[in-house]
Amino acid sequence: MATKSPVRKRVSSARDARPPAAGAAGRRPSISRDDLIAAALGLVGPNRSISTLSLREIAREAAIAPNSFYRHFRDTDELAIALIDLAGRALRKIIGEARHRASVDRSVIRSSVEAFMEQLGAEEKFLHILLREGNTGSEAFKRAVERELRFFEDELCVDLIRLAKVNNAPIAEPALAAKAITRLVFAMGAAAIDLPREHHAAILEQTVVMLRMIVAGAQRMVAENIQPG
Amino acid sequence: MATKSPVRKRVSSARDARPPAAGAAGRRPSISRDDLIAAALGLVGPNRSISTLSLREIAREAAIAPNSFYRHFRDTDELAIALIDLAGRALRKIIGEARHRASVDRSVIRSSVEAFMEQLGAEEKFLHILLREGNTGSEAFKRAVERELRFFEDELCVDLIRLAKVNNAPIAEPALAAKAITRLVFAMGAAAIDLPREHHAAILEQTVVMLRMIVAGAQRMVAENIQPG
DNA sequence: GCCAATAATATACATCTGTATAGACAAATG
DNA sequence: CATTTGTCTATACAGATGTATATTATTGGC
Repeated sequence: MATKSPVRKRVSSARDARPPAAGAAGRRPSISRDDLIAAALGLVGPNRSISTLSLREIAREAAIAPNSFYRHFRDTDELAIALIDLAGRALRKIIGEARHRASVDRSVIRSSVEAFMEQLGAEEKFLHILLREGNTGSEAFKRAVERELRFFEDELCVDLIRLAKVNNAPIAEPALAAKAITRLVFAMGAAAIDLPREHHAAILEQTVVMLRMIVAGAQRMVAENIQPG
Repeated sequence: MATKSPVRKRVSSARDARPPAAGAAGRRPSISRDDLIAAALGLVGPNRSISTLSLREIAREAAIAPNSFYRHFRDTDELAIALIDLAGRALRKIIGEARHRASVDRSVIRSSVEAFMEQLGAEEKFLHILLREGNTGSEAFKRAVERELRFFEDELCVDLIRLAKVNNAPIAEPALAAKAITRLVFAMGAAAIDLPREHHAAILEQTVVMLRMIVAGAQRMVAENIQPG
C-alpha cells in the first residue's frame, strides 16, 4: 500500500491558511507553515528521521507542488528546526506534568518516570524526534535537544535539593545526580520506544530501580564523605 | 576539497584479497569485504551515519565499480550490520583490556571509562557508529546495536559480581546496575562527542562520579535490604 | 595455448532528488 | 471592469542513485 498515493488534488478549500479577509492582496495561501510541519510530522516514524525526509516527499504528503514548499521554508532543514522547536515545547509540557505529579505524590522518582513513560505513548512522534535527532542530524538539531535536556536537568536538580531538605537526607553532587538521572531516563526511553508497548511497564520498573540506585548512592557518598576521585 | 576525487584507477595490485595461490580458479578479487567495510568506515563522520551512505559512494571510496559491490554484500544494509558488528567487537576488546589494566590507584570504573572516552578522539570511529546508529536506521540496525550493548552489559555484570566478591561488598541487582552503567556511559559519550576535545576530561570526571553513585547505591540497597518497588 | 571460472568493468535505464523558469490562478484595489 | 500582487502549478533539467545486462580481464588447470 505504500506505492502510489491517490494524488488528491488540492482545490482552494474553506480552511485556508490566511483568514478570509486579511487586508493583503494576492491569492490566499492554500496551506500554512503549520500544515507543512504537520505533514512532515506524519512522515517521521520509527525508521524515518527528519533528516531523511525529502522536500518532494513532504510536499506530496501535504498535497502541494514541490516548488510551493519554498513559499514557507527555505530548506527542509529550516522546517526540521521548526519541528524540533515544536517537539521541545511538547517535552516541556511533559516535564511540567512530571514535576506536578512529583510535588503531589510522595515518590518523586516513580511518578516522574511514570509520567515520562506515559507521554512516550501519547506524544510519541515528538519524543521520537527528540530521542533520535539528538544523536543524529545536524549540529542545530543536537543543540536544540541539548537545550531541552539541560532544562530538564535544572528542574530536577532543584527538586532533588528540596527533597533532600524535606527528608533530611542530604545528597552529594545534586547537579550531577540530576544529570545522570536525566540521561538515563532518556536512554531508557529511547530503548523502550522501539519495543512493543507491553514491555514498557518492565522498562519503567527497571528505570525506577536504576534511579533509586543513583539517589541512594549520592546520599551514601555524602554520608561517608567519599571522595569522588 | 570535497568535490571531485581524482578517480584513482585500481589495477590489480600486490595486496589483493585472496592469497596468491588459493587453489581456486578465476580472477582474483581486487578487494575484500573488509576493504569495503574500511571504506565505509572512512566515510562515516560526525554528521554522516551509515544509513546515509550510498552504494556508489562506498564503491567510489573503495575505488571499485559500483556493481562490484554486489560481489561482497547484497545491500548497503548488510555492510552496515557487519560494520556495527566490527565496531562492537573492537570496542569491547578495548574496554576489556582497560579493565585488566586497572590497578590500585586507577579503579576498574575509572580505567574503563577512560578507555571509552579515549575512543571519542580515536582515529577509528567505532564508538561514533555505535552511538549514532542505535537510534537511527532500520530495525535491523537498531537490533544490531542493541545486541552489542547487551554484550557490554553482560561482561560488565560478571565483573560487578566478581568485584563484589573480591571486595566483600555485595551488590543488589547487578544486572540492572550493569545496564544502568552501560546506558549512562553511552549517553554521556554521545553528549561528549560533539563537544570540543578539551571538555572531554570534564565529562569523564562527571561520568566516573555518576558510576560511583550507581555502584554505591546498589551496595547500599543490599545492605539496607531496600525493596526496589 | 586453450578453456573454464571468477571477478571487475562499462553501459544503460528508470527513478528520485532539488531547483530554475514561466505561466496560470485568485484575491484585493483602482 | 482591468490591474496588481502574491501564491500556486506545470514543465524541465541536471545530477545522483540502485541495479540489470553485457563485456572484458585475469586467473588456474588441461
